[in-house]
Amino acid sequence: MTTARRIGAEDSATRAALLDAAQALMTEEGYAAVTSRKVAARAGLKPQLVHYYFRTMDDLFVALVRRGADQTRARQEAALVSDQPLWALWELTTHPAGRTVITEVAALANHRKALRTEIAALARSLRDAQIAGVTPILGRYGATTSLTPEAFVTLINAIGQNLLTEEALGLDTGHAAARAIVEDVLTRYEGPRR
Amino acid sequence: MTTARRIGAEDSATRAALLDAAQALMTEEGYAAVTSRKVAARAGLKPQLVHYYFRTMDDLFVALVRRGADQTRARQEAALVSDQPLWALWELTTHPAGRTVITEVAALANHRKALRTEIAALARSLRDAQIAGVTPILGRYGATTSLTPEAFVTLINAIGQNLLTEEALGLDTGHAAARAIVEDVLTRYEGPRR
DNA sequence: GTCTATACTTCGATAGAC
DNA sequence: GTCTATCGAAGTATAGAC
Repeated sequence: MTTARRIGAEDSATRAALLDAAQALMTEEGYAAVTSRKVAARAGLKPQLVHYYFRTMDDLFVALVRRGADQTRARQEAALVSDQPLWALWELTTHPAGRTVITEVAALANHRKALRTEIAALARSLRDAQIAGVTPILGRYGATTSLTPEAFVTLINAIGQNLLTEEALGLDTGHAAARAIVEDVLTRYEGPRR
Repeated sequence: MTTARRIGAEDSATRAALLDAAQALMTEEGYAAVTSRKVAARAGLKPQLVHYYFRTMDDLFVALVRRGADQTRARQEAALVSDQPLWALWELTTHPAGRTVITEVAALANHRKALRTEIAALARSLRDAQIAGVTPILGRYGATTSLTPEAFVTLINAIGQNLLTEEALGLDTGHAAARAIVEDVLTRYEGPRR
């Protein structure tokens, strides 16, 4: 066992700097570029410090994802109490702080067991929070359609997320038309975006 | 320059075996696992053969993506001439042969310039073919809705693709409700799935 | 908390024999 | 077309001094 190994404090500024560096690398070059050497170099530190704060690279990835989920949760809550919450949610999905990061993390989760569980739990918790937040809002407009809160939140996220992924690739065929459909629905609920 | 380097024939069975191995690795362990050594080992060959058939690893990835696009194109054409083409397209999106591969390729394209261009062109061509195929079909039902062929194809793909990605993660909250919405639209056009 | 030093593994890629 | 041999670079991770 490796219980004897020391590990750095969670509130360390150095640790935060390493996470910042890892996030930047992931955005710019993908998860495969997030190596102990490159993360350290980017933060202006020695590679061994990465292993001091994160015993393994998987630990670093988990910390990265957790921090990202915390930020997303905060933005989500702000959107839900805003003037036009449905519009705000749509804009949040189509303007996430870490667009590339989400794609990379999804790919990573496909084959790193330790991450899969963690990421799935966080994603589920964010989704649940969205549904809970949207339910009373849609309720205000009456249950005139078959668009339940679950369906609304799931579809908004799926569409927004995928449009972004495609646009990152340089593919935007049909996007304007697809956005128009979504925004038409939003307008029907909350009126035009103010 | 490296013009002197020999390169294997495109119709070689060994080359195909290497691509098969690369595809399997990508599905099971992600793009980072697609290394010359692992690909060769999986195919029961020596690592140097990878470099004989593909000068660089990027060349291998390009070949892999091209082959995948060819397969997708064939399935797409079959769907479009089937009994219920809209339903068939939806099922194709939600049952792609290479689900994980698409996620991995999207992540890869985020940061490998040589691949980005190639992948974007292929994706655009597949999307264009879908729109061209769907246009006369939707036309048959009259232009009663604002759901243009561009919007239809883009939304179907975005939703199907994203539901799959989430399900791979183990996240299916709201999926049944979202699917119901889509399949309701399909039923309105083509009746219930036969 | 950060450093030096270091062990061991795996990577992409090439040269040249058969 | 496939092999042996081999390069240098980069990967994770640990021990132990300061």
